[in-house]
Amino acid sequence: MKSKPARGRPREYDPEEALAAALGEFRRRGYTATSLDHLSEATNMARPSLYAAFGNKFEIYRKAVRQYSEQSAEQRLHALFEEPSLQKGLEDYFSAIIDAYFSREGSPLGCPVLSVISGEAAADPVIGAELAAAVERSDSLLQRRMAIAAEAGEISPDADVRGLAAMLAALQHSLALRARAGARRPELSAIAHAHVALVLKAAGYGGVTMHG
Amino acid sequence: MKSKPARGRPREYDPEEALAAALGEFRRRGYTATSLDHLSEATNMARPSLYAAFGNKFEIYRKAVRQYSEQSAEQRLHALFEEPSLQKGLEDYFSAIIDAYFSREGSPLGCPVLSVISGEAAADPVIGAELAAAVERSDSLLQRRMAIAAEAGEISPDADVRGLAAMLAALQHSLALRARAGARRPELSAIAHAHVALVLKAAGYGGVTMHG
DNA sequence: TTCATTTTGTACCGTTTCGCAAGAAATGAA
DNA sequence: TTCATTTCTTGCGAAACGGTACAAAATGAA
Repeated sequence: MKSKPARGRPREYDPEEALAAALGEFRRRGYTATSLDHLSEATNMARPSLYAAFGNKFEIYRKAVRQYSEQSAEQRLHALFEEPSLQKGLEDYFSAIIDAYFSREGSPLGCPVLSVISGEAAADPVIGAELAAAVERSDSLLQRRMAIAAEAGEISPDADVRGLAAMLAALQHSLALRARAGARRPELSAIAHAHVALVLKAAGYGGVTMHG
Repeated sequence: MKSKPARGRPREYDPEEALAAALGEFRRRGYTATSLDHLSEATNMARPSLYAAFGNKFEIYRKAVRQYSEQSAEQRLHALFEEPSLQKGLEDYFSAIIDAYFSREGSPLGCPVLSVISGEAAADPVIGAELAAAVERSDSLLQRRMAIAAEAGEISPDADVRGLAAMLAALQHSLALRARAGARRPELSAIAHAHVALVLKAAGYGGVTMHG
């Protein structure tokens, strides 16, 4: 159902590439400040083609984010739920996040959701719901991981699972913001490393094992 | 130098009120999505009056933020540096922040800096610098407070001061984002409370004193 | 009254915004 | 060749954008 030659004039763009290029514009400029002309230029598609292919501006944004999420979800989920060590799992999780925030050419683009639609979220209920859903997803993932760790005895059994998960989510939010504010990659890595270490310490991870 | 009647036609607006109203618009809509017409309506000032009084759009934003910062800085600094207990100081600090994020009418407006210009920060260097400066200010304050605590023996003397401060900053960033995503006030208060408690635990605050 | 000064209101500038209509171009099928 | 189909290109249109020119209105000073 993919390499069907179809009937009419063949399209000259690759939908996947186009959505990636569109997302790049949104990440650089923010949602409102990105115009259809910007998207048109970045994707090498005329505006009518954009509409025909993806819909209006918000639909373009949503489809671009969905593609990005699906592409980057795999490694994050792997780090969280298939890496046996909680510490390594969290380190890899945030490492993947930092990679994504710096994707391509080193210019820090930040999170395509948290950093891009945060400004519009309070005024536009649809955008607000999108932001809330993204926050909720991360919370849920991290809570599940910490609950598993508590049950498996990796952390103190009476640890505050929700509180710990919220702290890890806070790290994610902070990384997104700092990337947006121009922080360099090593700085973010150091922050993530220290943050995870302190959260694990507060969680009673691995007894007293801490090298610092 | 204030109640000078001046010479020409008396102005019909109060600059302080006008800036507060303008900031409200920016917080609701985000920076780019707020037009001069929105500001004009919210302030009851004609656009030319806005220009004459405050300058262009970005200048209006900056002056509004500056006024907000100056008004809310006092209580935060008091909580951080004049409250003897580190725990109570931090609780009050974040309590004040949550108050500010929900200021007026209960609609969660979020942080006028972090949540409003985050989208545009990567594209506009001036806005980017504004965001970076705001992040830097919080980092600096929290680092100073934790350094004092370490020196005074309130927390473990070999505690990772920078790491702990970064975790507290992350809480601030997370609160801003969650407010923007529609979280309710009690939820934010609970998150802040748990986060501070866990940070203090990781810092070795007060030996082993923890009620949970 | 008259004048200088300051603010206000109206009206406009050129540009950019999102969105779409309509026809040209390129293909497979008949 | 001819036709149906799909995509691309050109160009438009109504509205909104940031910003400003200019004159009317309101004051203190002379």
